[in-house]
Amino acid sequence: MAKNVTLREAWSGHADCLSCSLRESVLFAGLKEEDFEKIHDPIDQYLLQPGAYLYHFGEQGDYMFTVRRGALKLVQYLPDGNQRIVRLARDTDVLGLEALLGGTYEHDAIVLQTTEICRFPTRVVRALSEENPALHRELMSRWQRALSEAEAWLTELSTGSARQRVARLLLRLMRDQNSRECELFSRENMGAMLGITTETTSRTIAEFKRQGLIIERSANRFLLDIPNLRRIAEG
Amino acid sequence: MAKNVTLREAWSGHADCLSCSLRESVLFAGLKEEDFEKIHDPIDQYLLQPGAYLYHFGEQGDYMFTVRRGALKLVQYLPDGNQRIVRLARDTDVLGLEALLGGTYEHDAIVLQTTEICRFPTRVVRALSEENPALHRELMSRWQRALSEAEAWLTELSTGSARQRVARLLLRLMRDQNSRECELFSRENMGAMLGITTETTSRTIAEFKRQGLIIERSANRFLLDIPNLRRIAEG
DNA sequence: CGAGGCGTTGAATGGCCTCAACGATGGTGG
DNA sequence: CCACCATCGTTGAGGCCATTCAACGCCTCG
Repeated sequence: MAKNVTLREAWSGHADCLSCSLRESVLFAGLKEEDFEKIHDPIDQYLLQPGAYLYHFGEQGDYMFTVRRGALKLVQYLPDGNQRIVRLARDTDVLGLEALLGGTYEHDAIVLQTTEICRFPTRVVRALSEENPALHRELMSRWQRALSEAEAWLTELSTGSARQRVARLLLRLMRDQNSRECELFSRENMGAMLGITTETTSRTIAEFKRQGLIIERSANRFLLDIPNLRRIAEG
Repeated sequence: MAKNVTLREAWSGHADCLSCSLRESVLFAGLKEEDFEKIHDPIDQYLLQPGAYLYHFGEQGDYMFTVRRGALKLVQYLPDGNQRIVRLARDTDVLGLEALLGGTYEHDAIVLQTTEICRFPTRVVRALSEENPALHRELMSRWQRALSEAEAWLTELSTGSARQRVARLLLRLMRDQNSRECELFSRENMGAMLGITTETTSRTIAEFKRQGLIIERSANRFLLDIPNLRRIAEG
């Protein structure tokens, strides 16, 4: 487990935004060629392994990030040391929006699955957004998406029995993917998303397996029985 | 209980933003006199009683709102009919940010305590924000505040024992007020904020009363023993 | 080969939910 | 004016479900 890889070690090159393969779905989607010329700072790409920290809670937010591939968790901690995962960031998601206000990051951002990421200076976005309505709208849209997500976690993933929560999480993870298969996270991480213990998560998943609601295709990759899971989710 | 008061019936006059007593802390704080002249639409004020709906989930978001006084809950519903309160809106909070993106409201907004509110057309904000950096920044700050709040509800109010959650809610309600006293919401509403039942909420509050952690000054107004509540909250 | 991480399972406890009843309060209508 | 009803907070009893603590097998990695 690459626990302590620094960003410097994970550097994989400068990005060329103009020919970015995700150009259409990324924060800078609305920018024109002439806008990109205003960006004099380099935009770097990184390749990160599970366990790596993208940034820490309380750090000065000098950079923002776009996830090109992979998955990260955004974690907050309780005074008793317990952790709660408040959001996931996956393909094309933006990380570090809060940095635009000039403050610090609000979470630990930790890699869950091998992740490719672009890093750009916060001040670039701040400057461009003041004169570029398209970027301005895109930013608000990103904030709204994050807010909707957080609220969905409150209503769907923090309410009801463990069975219901796990089923809802599975359906939610599936929705983002295109395939009918779905790679799960560790039981501990799933528990931290659902506000339940690792053991209860494990028991519930194991029970779903026995009941044929999910079928393990390969290590921790599952095929889901969506209709029946949905029935459980709606309890 | 004024359950079915329409906004029309609750109308209490046009607002004069330039001489608004909350001018400094409101969404329009950064606007200059010449900016206000661009607002040709009337801005209306309303006085709403507990139980009134400010707007419904799924309605077209033509208006945004500023709370001048009072409290509202933002509610989402589960398929099984259970409700979950995902946020509170209190003095100087803005409601309906999501309307800026041109869609519908994401919650039911329901009055909890007698509320004074200003209503302004969404398109006014949309137009002004594209050319006004101060308003632009203010909007980002409002988005971030809503997001932080939602995440705090995930970590503080949806995790741990019922005792801890209730204690954390009390401390959080207190923080916003200036006084050492605090008016509570109904047990049912508190339960819907914490993801626990009405009975458990009632039992917990009653126990806090017996232990002297909270003292009932008048009907449902309490004086809090903050240090000891904090000890419980941190478990 | 041993160590450690992870998923799983068991047993026992306890905390929360469910269902139920009751008093207090406030509003309504006869 | 008062009987009546609905709502709300409270409390009790019982049962279930999640937690806690523990053990074990499997796997990877050093």
